[in-house]
Order: sequence, then C-alpha cells, then structure tokens
Amino acid sequence: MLRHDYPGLDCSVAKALEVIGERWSLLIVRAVMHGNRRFGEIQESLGIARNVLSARLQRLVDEDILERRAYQENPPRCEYFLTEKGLDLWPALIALLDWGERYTPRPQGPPRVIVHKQCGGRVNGRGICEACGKVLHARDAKQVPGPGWGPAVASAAAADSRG
Amino acid sequence: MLRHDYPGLDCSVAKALEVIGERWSLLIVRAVMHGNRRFGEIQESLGIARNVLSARLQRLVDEDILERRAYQENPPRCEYFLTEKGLDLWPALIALLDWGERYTPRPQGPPRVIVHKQCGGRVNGRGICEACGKVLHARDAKQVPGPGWGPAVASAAAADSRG
DNA sequence: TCGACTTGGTTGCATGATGCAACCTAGGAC
DNA sequence: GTCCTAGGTTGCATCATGCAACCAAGTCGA
Repeated sequence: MLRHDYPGLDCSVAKALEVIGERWSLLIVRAVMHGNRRFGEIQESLGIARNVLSARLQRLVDEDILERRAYQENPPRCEYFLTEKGLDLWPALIALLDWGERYTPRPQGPPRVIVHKQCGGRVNGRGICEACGKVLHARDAKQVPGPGWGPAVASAAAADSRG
Repeated sequence: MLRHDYPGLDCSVAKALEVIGERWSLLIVRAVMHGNRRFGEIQESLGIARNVLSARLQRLVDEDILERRAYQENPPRCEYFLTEKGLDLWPALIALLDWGERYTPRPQGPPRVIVHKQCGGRVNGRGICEACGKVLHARDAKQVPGPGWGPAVASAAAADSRG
C-alpha cells in the first residue's frame, strides 16, 4: 500500500481500515487471537516476511491493538497479546470468516469451527451462539477442529490449545 | 499491495481478504451499498485514482461481488450493483463501522447511523436491531443522518436517497 | 459545424511499500 | 569455539499505487 490512510473520507469504515486495512494486519490479529504470541510463531503461521511482520507488529502496538510483554530479560524476549481494542475486532473477523466460508467452501467443510465455550454451541457469522442464542464476545468463543480438519492446520491448533 | 493472495493459508479470513482485502475494495463495496452506482459517483465519493477504481471494479465484477449493468447504449454507460455475494458483506462492514466508531469517535457523534427500515430502531455492530431484536440483512437497513451530520457527508447522502 | 462538455475509462511515469535473503545481537548448548 | 535459537534490522529488486494526461463517443449550445 502506498499510503495506508484514506484522507477526506468521513466514514468509520475508512477509519477502521486505516488502522487494520493494511495487508497482513488483520491476519496477524487473527493469529494472535488463536494463541500465536511470539514473533516466530506468528511468522511461521502466516508465512509473512520478517521485516513486514516487524513493521506491522510495531504499528499494531502503536495503535493499542496489541500489547507487547517481556517474558524474559536476557536475552530480551517478548510476547504479543490482544488489548480490549484488539479483542473487539472479533465480530469483524467472525463476519469475514463466515463470508469467506460461504463463498469459498472446501469440499470437506471448514477446517475449524467456532463454538461457544460455555454451552458448546456453534457460533454464527454474527457472533451469536446458535444453541443458546447469546450474543458473544471474543472471550466467550473458541475454535475446535471442523469437518475439513487436516495436517495443514495442526500447528495453528497447537498454538490455539495453549491460548 | 504486491500480491493480493495469501498462499498456503488455510483460513477463510485469508480467503475473504484475498478477494476484498485490497486497498479500496471494501470502501467501493460500501460506496455502492450507499447508492453510488456510476464510475464517476464512486470516484468522487472516495477520491480514488481512476485507474485504480477501474481495476478494482473489474476485479469485483470478476469475483461476482458487483454486477455491471448498462443503462444506456450510445454511448455505452453502465452502473454497478451489488450481487447477493456483495450484499452479504454487510455484516462485516457493519462490524468494522462499529469498531471504527468506538475507537475513533468524533466530538459530535457519528455522521450517519444505521437504522432498521421496518421499525426505525438503531442497528448495532452485529447487525441486530436494538429496538425489535431482529437479526438484519443488508436490505433491512438504511442510513440516516446522525448527530455528527455535516456538509462533508451530504453528497453521499444524496446518492443514498436515490438508492 | 465547431467547439465545449460529460461519462467512462486507459496509458505513462514517478514513487514507495512489499518480500526475499542476508546479516546482527545476545544468550545457551555441546 | 562453534552451532543453535529468538527476535529482529538492512539492502535491494519488484511491482502496485496515484497523479495527470489522453482517448472515445455521444450531447449541447450557438
């Protein structure tokens, strides 16, 4: 992207896209949401160039979407966590996920499905539990293997189980 | 964006972003959703470069998100309409709008608010009417001027009233 | 009939973000 | 002393973006 802002557009969609509309940004948020916290984990799970990942993480921290926490001093090592602002992107991610699944379906079905932690019901594209009808937030939901589960998604799942 | 795909990512969010994750794409969808149908209208409402708009419209038509319809033969003139696939992006747009409004608020409040056509209730970030509780779709909602209404949004509103 | 205007683009070119690979730093393991 | 790991940074080639100019084909006004 040449510029990542949309000057002159008085629209909150544009404002949102100025922050998370850059290539990779939303996928990084999703990777962290799935439990990938370290630079190497995120890099490997996405296959993103290291310099670009570095720049995006910096931007996401600056925008208060991610929080950087040291887990070790010597040598300095850190992990990335979602802030409340970052967690609030969950409905948008769920909506995109739903749209993506609807229009680029796989023969075996989705590799992962989102379920309500409390009741185990399937979560729909609006972030609503289909079993109990509750409107959920990021912390209320988790991913579990779906019908299209395969080895390609195993590493993400391993990270997920740690989260 | 150098490439608009995310090779090797077995994730529907990535699949969705391959299609509508390019810079401007989602804003073009939003502009059409608001009633801007012609090349010049969309170009003016977004301030996008004409060649980029041309390329994006082509891509969105190829992806079956927009439909191109001639409204005049000589000279050939056409308008762009959302397909069902395009209309189904509404929940994602609403979620991004909600997030953008929450975290980049304006002093006077949002310039436009989304309301339920049938009952006039305010639509929340999940695309649910706060008054009657119904889960809505693109056709059930419309935009009306909000507290932060100003001259900058008047042209979009004029287009909107035609839709 | 001539020029100006409108709509919907396409083309040429400069800029600069992206991605790959190589390198760096600082500790741990063998 | 050498290799390995984690978390980056740097150099450079490539390619998307944005601006402006141009094109095409009709309409309008005098």
